[in-house]
Amino acid sequence: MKNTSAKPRTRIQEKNRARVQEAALEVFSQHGFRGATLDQIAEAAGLSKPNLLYYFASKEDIHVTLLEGLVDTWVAPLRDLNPGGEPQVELLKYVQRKLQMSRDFPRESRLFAQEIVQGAPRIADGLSTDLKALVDEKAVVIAAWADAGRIAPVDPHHLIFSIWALTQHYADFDVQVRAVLGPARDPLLEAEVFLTTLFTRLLTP
Amino acid sequence: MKNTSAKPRTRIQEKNRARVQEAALEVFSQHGFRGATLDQIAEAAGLSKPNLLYYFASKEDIHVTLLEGLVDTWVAPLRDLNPGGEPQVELLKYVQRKLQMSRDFPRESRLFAQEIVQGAPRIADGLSTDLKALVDEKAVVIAAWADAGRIAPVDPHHLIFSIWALTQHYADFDVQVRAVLGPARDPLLEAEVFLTTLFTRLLTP
DNA sequence: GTCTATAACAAGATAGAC
DNA sequence: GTCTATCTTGTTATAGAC
Repeated sequence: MKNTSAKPRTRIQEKNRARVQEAALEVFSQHGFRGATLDQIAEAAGLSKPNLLYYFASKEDIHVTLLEGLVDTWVAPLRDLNPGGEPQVELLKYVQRKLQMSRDFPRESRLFAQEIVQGAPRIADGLSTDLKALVDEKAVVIAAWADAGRIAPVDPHHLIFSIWALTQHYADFDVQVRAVLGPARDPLLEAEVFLTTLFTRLLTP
Repeated sequence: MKNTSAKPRTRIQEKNRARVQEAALEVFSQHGFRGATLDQIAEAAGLSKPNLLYYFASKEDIHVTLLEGLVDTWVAPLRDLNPGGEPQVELLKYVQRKLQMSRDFPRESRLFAQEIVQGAPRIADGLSTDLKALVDEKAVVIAAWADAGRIAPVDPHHLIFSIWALTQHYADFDVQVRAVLGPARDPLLEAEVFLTTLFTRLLTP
């Protein structure tokens, strides 16, 4: 019997499923869902195509599994925003962690970006429930900081959007950034300096 | 004989080619190049599939024509940045125009976004030549403004990236922004206020 | 569990009548 | 210029041997 996403598995099965997901991440992030082929994924995973479909029911199944497994990792930095911490430190730490993810996990970023740009057909529900709940919760914290005069007044939701936009840009639009900067410059390193300046000036009361 | 991109055409041909491009923009921006099908484009254009291929040599041809036709429009706001103007006014005007494009041309923005995210296979050359030249030129202007103390010191290239990232985010990630804000709020309207605040605080010496 | 072979289908493109 | 019908290829998925 084929494994579906909620069934128990052996260690070997988990290992092979992990190999497939690693390969699929590479291919999906580069070509999108439709642009990717099972041949490419199988090749990258070092498996035959039918063997690949022994571990996942379908191409769609691989894609959904990837997306679901990533969501938690992706929002972890925001979840860790500490209401009891020093506001500017907490927010700048959030920016740094998010930028670090653009550096360490650009493929994951691009996978998400393409899903969202295309209307999030597979994760739209999670956006308006789980993600909205988390952002709303943290927005309350940020609003309280602003009301207390500990940071400059700012719309909390759009502040969070701006952190997403600015940090993910360096992963999602990496080709463009590098083309414009030229080969001698290090985009991610410079971004760290620039974004620290930007958010410091934005948030300092 | 089939028309290729550089041949003269009648008024009717131009009109039908325009209809195809409008339809293709709709479909490509939503599903990406590979995700889009000629059937969908033909349907949206109100033409039969072979008729569509009478006006364009191939699916690729439609896509390339779309992208090429858009590039100039897309960089026009940056090109119009006036070195002789008041620095903060010029830069805030640039932000507003770019945000306006996210409001008026979200499909164009998403088409570009997907092309870049996938590594810009069809426009990579233009990025490192034309676009780089334009950005470098404007970066000199911005650097001079900063050196003269007319705006706060800031890396010009990353300033421009931040304007792209922040404004295009509201078009490209529209689904996510709306899901998080909920139905009662107007993302683009709020963005105008937020981004004005952000760039004012960033640029004021 | 893994493979070769192949079924089944979708999609880009063309032929040829009108 | 536009259509119906069709060719051809690429791609997902399965059958069945080992």
